[in-house]
Amino acid sequence: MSENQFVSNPIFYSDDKKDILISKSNTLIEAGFDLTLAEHDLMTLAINKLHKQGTGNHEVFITAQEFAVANQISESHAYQQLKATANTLLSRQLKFQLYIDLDKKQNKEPHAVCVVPPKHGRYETVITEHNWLQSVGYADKSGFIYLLFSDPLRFLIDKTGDAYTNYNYSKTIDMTSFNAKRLYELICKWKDLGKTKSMHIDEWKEFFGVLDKYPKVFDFKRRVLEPAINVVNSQGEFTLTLKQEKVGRIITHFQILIKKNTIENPTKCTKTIDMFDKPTDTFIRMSEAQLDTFASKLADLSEVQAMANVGEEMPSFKARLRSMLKDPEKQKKLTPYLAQVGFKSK
DNA sequence: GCGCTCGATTTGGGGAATAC
DNA sequence: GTATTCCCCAAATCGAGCGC
Repeated sequence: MSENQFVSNPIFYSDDKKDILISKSNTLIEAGFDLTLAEHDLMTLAINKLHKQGTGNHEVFITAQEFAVANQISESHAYQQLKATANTLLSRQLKFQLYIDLDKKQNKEPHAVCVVPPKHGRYETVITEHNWLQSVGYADKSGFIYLLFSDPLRFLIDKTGDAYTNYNYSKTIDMTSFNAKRLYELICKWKDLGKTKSMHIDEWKEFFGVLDKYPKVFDFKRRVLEPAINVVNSQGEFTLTLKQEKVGRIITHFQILIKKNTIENPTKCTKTIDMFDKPTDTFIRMSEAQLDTFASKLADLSEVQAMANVGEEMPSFKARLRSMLKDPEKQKKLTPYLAQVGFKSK
């Protein structure tokens, strides 16, 4: 879309579109970065708009009017925020993990870099750091911001179809802290499992972009984790409980337990989808050989590895997955991942 | 849009209490 | 005695609204 085309038809978010369904790559959801609230809102809306435009390029125009409507703030404040954000966004960075498919790399095939682990399990992980944007501009006269995403961000946005999280943007507009919004996105990703994966304190700090802050664990907990949890709890959709793991007296890991408070409307709900989406209430009876095969394959899947207990060895984890697959109730937790490891139900 | 103001939130520091 | 947790306070920063 050219600037002239945009100016002639600028309104994307309007008062009659209350629901803004956001779809973000899980890699982006779990990436480490630190933005202001306005910057995070703007990037979220820009990614959403990019998907909706479907023009194939990676530039977005957002007017102050749209930003005001989407966030339910005054237009004058939206002008201020867009202008201020235009000055800071170019220097903002994010860090995320990618997977190198070793088979493709060895055979010099294209697309060796992916956002989810290859199913065959032969991959290397690499932590990458990038700028969010390649260029940004603010049009004072017309009151809109222009964003051109960097190549790595284009990659993440294009690869959203592999593993992604959906939620309704309108449910986050009352959240007044960046940390709360980020936590809400993470909770939307993990809500079907009823808990996040257990993460080391440094992983949590990285997630919130505060790795070099809060030398005291307690300060990180009280100033980042607990306030964010309180905001998400007060929003009403989830009840979150913080679980901490200690070695002796030292807190090493945090995990958040998630309880859904409402039955969601499937047309409006936030929803996490990894690779595929299937009903999970039908028990699949497997042969002994299938149990062995798929317990082993599931154990290699990063999303399933989040279910492992701290310090749990792989053989024990596989055995536990095998027994879960035999249990009609426990199998439901694994059903969403079975197709990912090649299981086809009859 | 700009400048100003106000309230809320975030952040850092210090010290007391507690656990080992 | 040392490390960690907890509480309190003040300063800095951010979000939002108002008048022009």
